[in-house]
Amino acid sequence: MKNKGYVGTSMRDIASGMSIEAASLYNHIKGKEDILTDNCFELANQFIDSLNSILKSDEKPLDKLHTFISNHVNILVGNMDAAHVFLYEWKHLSEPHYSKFLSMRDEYERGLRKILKDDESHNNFENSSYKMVVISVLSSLNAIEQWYKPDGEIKVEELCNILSQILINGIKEL
Amino acid sequence: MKNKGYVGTSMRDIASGMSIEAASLYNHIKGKEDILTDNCFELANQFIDSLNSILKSDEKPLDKLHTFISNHVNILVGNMDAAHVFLYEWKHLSEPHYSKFLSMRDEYERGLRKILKDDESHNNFENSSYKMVVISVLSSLNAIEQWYKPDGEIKVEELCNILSQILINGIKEL
DNA sequence: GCCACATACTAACAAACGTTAGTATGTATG
DNA sequence: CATACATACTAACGTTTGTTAGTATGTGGC
Repeated sequence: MKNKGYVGTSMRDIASGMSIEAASLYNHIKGKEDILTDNCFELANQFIDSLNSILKSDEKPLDKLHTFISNHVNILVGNMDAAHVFLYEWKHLSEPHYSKFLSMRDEYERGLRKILKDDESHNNFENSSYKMVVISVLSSLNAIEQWYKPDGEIKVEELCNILSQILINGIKEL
Repeated sequence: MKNKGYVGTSMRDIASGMSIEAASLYNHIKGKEDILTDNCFELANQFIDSLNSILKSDEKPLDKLHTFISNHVNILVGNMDAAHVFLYEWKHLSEPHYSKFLSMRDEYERGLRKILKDDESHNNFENSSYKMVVISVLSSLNAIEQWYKPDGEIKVEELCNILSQILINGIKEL
């Protein structure tokens, strides 16, 4: 599913990966979209849970931002295959899942926006800029899925630290 | 093609969008993959051309970085539909296009890396960090395709300025 | 006026798709 | 031992897929 996408991955492909026949899948799921739906909301719930625990914590705003980045990275790295489907295949969800997914994504983005606004150590962007900041940060984090190898040299903590630095302090020397 | 993806968009869909029959498409192209290939390399060439003109210019390093960001944004915004296919559907290219595309992407990333390294006004990252910086910058820029409305309030210059600020100076107040 | 060419059409093809029906098999519960 | 259940199988279904063959139509060059 990660390589050929949701539409390009047939039930026979999926079944073959499990060494069974396609028809046998229907003893476990109602249809193909169940797989997509389960995958997408499994991760969406993890992200929303992370957000809520940060919002209700009593960390300082800047620390909340660091925790947000760290949690986000860890969820991605801990679910590399599912992450790809979550990030790029959710568009194939049908209603009501599609709308539900979008509203959860909105909630997550609003959460990050609130965390950013509460932190007074950074520039006060204009309202329209906050949208770009939020999306830029999330895009950079989500890009991890495209290149990170969990078995490679770079450890997850390292990943969080460097990404925090890039995103918060920018590229420029302090 | 933007909404349903390369695999999910049938030749009949494409033909219908042009108010002709699917079979008529074959008077213009050899097969479905031609459409994908043309789309992907049309944009890839624009990006590489932009890169080369920056590399051979005599701008100062930091100015080159600004030009890079500006060019990248303008290519994306000037080809919003094609950009989506370029960014997310190239994985369905078959050989030798697939390898060619990947090598052009590598070239582009190496170019940005060189521009970054030549600029001494920023932190000297470790080698492994440069990869993250390059990908983070490109991911943030490419995210434009997901939310930017060319007819909306935000003008392209504004977009370039804010993204430059976010990416170069970071979120933190100077 | 005629010929070549570009480009549209209808009809059909084999292959692959998601899914269903009907059936066999092993395992756990009474 | 018998019954129920979970889960696997084979076979087949109606659709949709990309593509080809054969044909009609209009346009520009001789």
